[in-house]
Amino acid sequence: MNLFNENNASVHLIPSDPNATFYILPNGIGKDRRTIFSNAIQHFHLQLVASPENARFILADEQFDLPKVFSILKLDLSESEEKSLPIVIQIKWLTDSLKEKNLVPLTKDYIFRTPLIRKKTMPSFSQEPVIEEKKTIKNKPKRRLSDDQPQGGCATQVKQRRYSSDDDNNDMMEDYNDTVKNPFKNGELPKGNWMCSMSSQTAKKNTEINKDIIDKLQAMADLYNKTNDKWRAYSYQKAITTIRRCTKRIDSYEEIIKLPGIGESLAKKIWEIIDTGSFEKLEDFQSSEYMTAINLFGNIWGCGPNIAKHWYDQGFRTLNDVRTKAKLSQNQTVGLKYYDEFLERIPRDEVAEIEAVVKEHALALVPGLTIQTCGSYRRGKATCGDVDILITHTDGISHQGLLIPIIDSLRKCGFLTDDLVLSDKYEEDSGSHVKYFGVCLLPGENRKHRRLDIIVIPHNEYACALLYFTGSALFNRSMRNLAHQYNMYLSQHRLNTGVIRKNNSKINMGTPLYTPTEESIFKYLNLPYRPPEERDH
DNA sequence: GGGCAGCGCAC
DNA sequence: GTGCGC
DNA sequence: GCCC
Repeated sequence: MNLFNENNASVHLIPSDPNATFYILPNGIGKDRRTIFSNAIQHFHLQLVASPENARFILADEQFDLPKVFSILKLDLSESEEKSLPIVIQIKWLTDSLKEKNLVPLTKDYIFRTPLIRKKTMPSFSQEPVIEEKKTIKNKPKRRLSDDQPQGGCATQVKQRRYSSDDDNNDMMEDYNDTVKNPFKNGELPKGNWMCSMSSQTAKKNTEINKDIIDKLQAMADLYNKTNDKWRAYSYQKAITTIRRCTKRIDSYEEIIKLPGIGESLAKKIWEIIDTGSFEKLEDFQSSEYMTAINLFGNIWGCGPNIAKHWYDQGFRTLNDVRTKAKLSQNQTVGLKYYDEFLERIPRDEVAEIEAVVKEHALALVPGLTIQTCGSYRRGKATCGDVDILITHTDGISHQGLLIPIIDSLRKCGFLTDDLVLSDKYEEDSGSHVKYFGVCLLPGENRKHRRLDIIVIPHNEYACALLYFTGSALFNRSMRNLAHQYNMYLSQHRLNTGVIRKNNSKINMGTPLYTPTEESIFKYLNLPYRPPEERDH
């Protein structure tokens, strides 16, 4: 169907019409303006696409004329068929709509004049760098994921499930696979051990089989995390998730060393645990006065490896030393005050109670808010470390200025007992993203103080925020890393495509992709969708 | 030998 | 700028 | 710590 007919005085766009795909021609438009326009597109519920290839509409700066735009797009006017050509619109249409706070009619005035040349073939984008990458990578010999799996009995195998077309009930979704220039074939990911492509469910069932190994490695990872050795801890953590996926008891060095993410050093340590039943390095750590103190101090919220070491160097060894002698920040004071309570896990039911309180107060202020508890609660865990509550509003506006009133309301009734972080500043890079970290206490007897995070976000960031705050942390890191491989950029705010990095800094931040749902993000990354329960790595 | 994310806040 | 937690 |  043709949305646009030249004889029409104006085009009335149906905001959610899947054909209403827009591409913003970046030329001549600065980064900040581009971000504003991208957000506007999403605010008006139009579909932003990452490349001009499938866009019905191209939004371009008024400084250009049509031939110039087509030349930038490497489109040959004279050889293109009329119906395959995108309609080029002045960016003014969008700014006017923003002024009116509503989509203004797409009159002829906004449309770049169509030259009176006959058009024939489909546009060619062969000059696009992203596609070049596609070719390059396609020609590289690649190992399938399954080749990375051990030959032995460790069932780390991942069947790369492919989206079947019936996954896509929503028309809006259909273009996702096309709009993103994914350089990899269906069901194939870059080489590596992509945790985010796997379900954590198999691991859940096998916790007993290699429990001794996992527990000892976890203890080491926890200790390394409290030193300045976070990367070593990272490796331990990844090794643990790999071993969790093993469906059989590991009993040979050969099968250990084959496991992805486990090298010689870790393999030796794992073998030591299997062979001797003990782990000397861990025992050394656990009997070390230094590590004992570091571990003790590091459990104070707001005290990390460096502060802990500093306190140790000052001769402190116990919490009482810290309480009486150390110079404590505000956060550390609160952290120390609730030292034992913060170390306890929160039963699911209680998280639900806390959520209910926050919901009640927030909805009393603004009805219709979307309120979702994330974190391990959303992943279905029986107990949680803290409570992460994400708040937004589908209208894209009502979330603004919401955090402070919510906090005030919760404070007034005594639900919030202490504050850790409260930021209600407008953040340049993140829209009006605001967050509260604090401590809450449910009414009644025998209640415990719990860590509560409340995050208020604009609706166009909802899916990315949902994904981010649902975790797990390891899952997020894996997914970010995968995005990186695709020259994309995934954050709690957005998924950008066409990111250009040089020497590990971003030369070009790329363009935000339209991410209405978590599913859309998985699709962009060529990943099978994983519901929250399967992200519990 | 470098990357493993990068942010805003407290200090 | 450093340290910290997300 | 592992991977490239």
